[in-house]
Amino acid sequence: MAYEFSRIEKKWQNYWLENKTFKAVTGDKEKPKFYPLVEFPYPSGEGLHVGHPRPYTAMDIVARKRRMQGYNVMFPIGFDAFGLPTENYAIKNHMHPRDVTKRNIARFTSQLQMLGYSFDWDRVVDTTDPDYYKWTQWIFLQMYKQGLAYKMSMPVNWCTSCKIVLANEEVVNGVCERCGGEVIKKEKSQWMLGITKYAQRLLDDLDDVDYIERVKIQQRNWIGRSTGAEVDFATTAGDTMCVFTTRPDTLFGATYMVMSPEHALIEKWADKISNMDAVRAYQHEAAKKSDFERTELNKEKTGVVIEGVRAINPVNGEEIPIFLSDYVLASYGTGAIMAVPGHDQRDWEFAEKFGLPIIEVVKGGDVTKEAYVSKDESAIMVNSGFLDGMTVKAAIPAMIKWLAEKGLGREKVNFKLRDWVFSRQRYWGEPIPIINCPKCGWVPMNEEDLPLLLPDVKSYEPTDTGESPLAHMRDWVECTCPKCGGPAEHETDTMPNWAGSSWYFIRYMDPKCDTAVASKKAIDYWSPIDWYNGGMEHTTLHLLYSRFWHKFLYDIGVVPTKEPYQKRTSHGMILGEGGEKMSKSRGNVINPNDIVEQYGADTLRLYIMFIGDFEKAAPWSDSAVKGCKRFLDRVWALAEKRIEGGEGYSKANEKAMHKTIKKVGDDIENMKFNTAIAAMMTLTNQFYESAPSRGDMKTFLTLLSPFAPHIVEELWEIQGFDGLASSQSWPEYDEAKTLDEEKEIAVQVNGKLRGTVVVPAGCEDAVAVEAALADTRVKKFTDGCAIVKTIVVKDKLVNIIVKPSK
RNA sequence: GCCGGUGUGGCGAAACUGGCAGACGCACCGCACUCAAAAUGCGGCGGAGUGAUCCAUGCCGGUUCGAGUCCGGCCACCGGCACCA
Repeated sequence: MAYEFSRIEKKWQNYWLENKTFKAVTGDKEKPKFYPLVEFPYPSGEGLHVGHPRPYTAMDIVARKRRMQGYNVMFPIGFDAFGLPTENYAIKNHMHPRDVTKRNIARFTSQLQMLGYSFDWDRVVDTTDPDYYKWTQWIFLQMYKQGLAYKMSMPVNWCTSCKIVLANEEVVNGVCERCGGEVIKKEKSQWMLGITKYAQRLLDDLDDVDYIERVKIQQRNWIGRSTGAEVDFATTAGDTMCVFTTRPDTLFGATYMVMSPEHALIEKWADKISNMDAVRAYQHEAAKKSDFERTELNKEKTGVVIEGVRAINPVNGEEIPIFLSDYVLASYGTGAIMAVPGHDQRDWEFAEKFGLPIIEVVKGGDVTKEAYVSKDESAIMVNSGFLDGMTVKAAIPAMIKWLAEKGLGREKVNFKLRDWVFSRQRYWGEPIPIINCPKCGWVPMNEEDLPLLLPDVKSYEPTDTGESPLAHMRDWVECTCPKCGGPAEHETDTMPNWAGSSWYFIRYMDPKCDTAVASKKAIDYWSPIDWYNGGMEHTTLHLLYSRFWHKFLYDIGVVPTKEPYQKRTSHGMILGEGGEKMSKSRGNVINPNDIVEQYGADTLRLYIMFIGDFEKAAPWSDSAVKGCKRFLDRVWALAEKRIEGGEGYSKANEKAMHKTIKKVGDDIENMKFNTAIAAMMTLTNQFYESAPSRGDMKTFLTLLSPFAPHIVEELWEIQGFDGLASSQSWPEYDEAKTLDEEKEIAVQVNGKLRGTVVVPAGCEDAVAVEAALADTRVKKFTDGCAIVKTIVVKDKLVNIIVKPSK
């Protein structure tokens, strides 16, 4: 008989909520603490997606199991609710974003509760709550005071469709990550956060945390450390031109220089440059290009030579031309390069096009055909004066030493990571708590005046000029300067949606605290997060940003650990039925509500975990869901009537019980949920052969409870076991009892499987060989042959090597 | 181009450290129950062959008594980065 999942699930969800079964208590010294974390959702208008239950169920299983193992577990949830989609929806439907958010959060809450997660609902955090964003603003102020937040005019990524400035991280393939709109460069004054000051530490401290390797590699690549030297080139204009190179050894091969079109020296040299018209025209062309066009590969190199100013190669005193080209980026290194066409393919192509000399300085290739770019450190230097005959490996430090002695250069480390563009010209974000005073300049607000609340405005429409809608609210904008008391104005930019999510995990520790981000006591008790699971797509955004904020908070003494997360794991995406990404346009989106209604939350939980390897993408299958429902029906059928008898294991099932306890426990810790479920299915199938005793059933239900908590609580009650299933101790197994007394081992002859024999476990090799040779099927292959050798793998296999004897 | 990852039945997938490839589930087939169907239970289920046996983990080669697993060389797909000096 199928069970009434709707009634049962509602019953237990209400019970857990009313009794606060999963409430976490700060400061429990009796138990070890365990703080698992999932990425809090953005409460979109579409509601919960089937993608959400995968990581949430996984960590819920871990949390429930650890709780049963005696840990003091805090498993929190919240909402990352600032952001563009809500604002756009509000504009379209003439609602206040706050009301849209409130409604969406209510919907998400009921959907999450419908899935039976063991969250501590008293710790819910909402990033748009003034009591929360007060502290987001507070952290920003601390960063400002430490010089980490600064305003700077710079070319920014401007989405022509959203009318908003984007962080580099939000530009994907030259288009806006959100809307796919065209992104162009625009000069704007922006608030920036100095994440690059933390680049080295963000890199180094990866060694001390337990992240899956893919995440570490991706972060390292994103930070992009490279070592080399800065070299000062004198110019005929008098100014020095500083460049960064990873190959100072090739300096003798530098035959020209290239500056990015935005380079500051161009303006300085304006009266010395004789072809200024051509230079201006090129600058104009470059600015007009979108990021997409500019970074497109395989296009021909363009550029213009600067006439009137030349650079001097410090190693040989030769005058070399300076070009302007957009293949040199303003934002990396010094915005200018020394070009070594013999050993850099881009420089080579440029030199070919403009007829510039190409000099070989490292032996090994044919620079008349292409640049020789090998990283072979044992290659020999040529045409390089005092470096001639040295290996590349020796030449690099030799050149750096030479430069340093002459004061012409120095060793230098560079990062690809850029500072974080932190301003958004939109309404639905945290106001930046800085005041612009005509007398005093930028002045931070007083901490006592936080939070700086978002005002109610009539229109949230972004402006074409790129100003925030807040700029129209004159009575909000106008204020007094905290420093001089004169008339001043609030900053009208808001923070990006990454702000609130950069520290939410600290707020969970003490969500109602009104004197600090969280009380010291709570932070000291719960830090660090023991296990954070989330999507790979957040590796270079949220994960990096939040590590940066956490390190800053560590530096100012707010948190006790250098790193926020001890362990990071990642889940694969849930794809549509055909293996394609789920999307509204494909019409293959699965709504978790439908599944819960049709099969129940326990079935959904079980299926989403059984679907395949947790780390890999997996396609949804409607029919496979039924298999999990069938499993629960079979469990129900076994236990819907009270089993009588003692609490011990039955003889027939004892071994299987111990094996399953071991398997399920190990698999949960290793996130192998699919095989844990398979093991429980196998045990259930066995119960259909050998009826479970009361003790068998009790342990089985305990194992199943993290996966399918509702049905288990109900059956637990039916069986009349004490307390809640969720509050039981996790079962122990006896290693000795998981071992078989007899083993069926494989018998190979010359490496080919020819049969199996049963032998006592751990028996002597000779016994196994004897048994193998006695097997009739094996005999067929060994008869009339000489046995050359036997190989025995204990409890696994015997391989008999024979040779036909004459 | 660079950095990751993946490739196993009709499908989702298992396989510890090199040791019986395909656990568990879906789909399918058969049987029982049923007037019948569904549901449920029991059994079968990589391919070829009557059979003994042979062939099978993307492709080619190697190491080994033995390779899905290790090594070398390819191919395909997915994800990330991409003129980073």
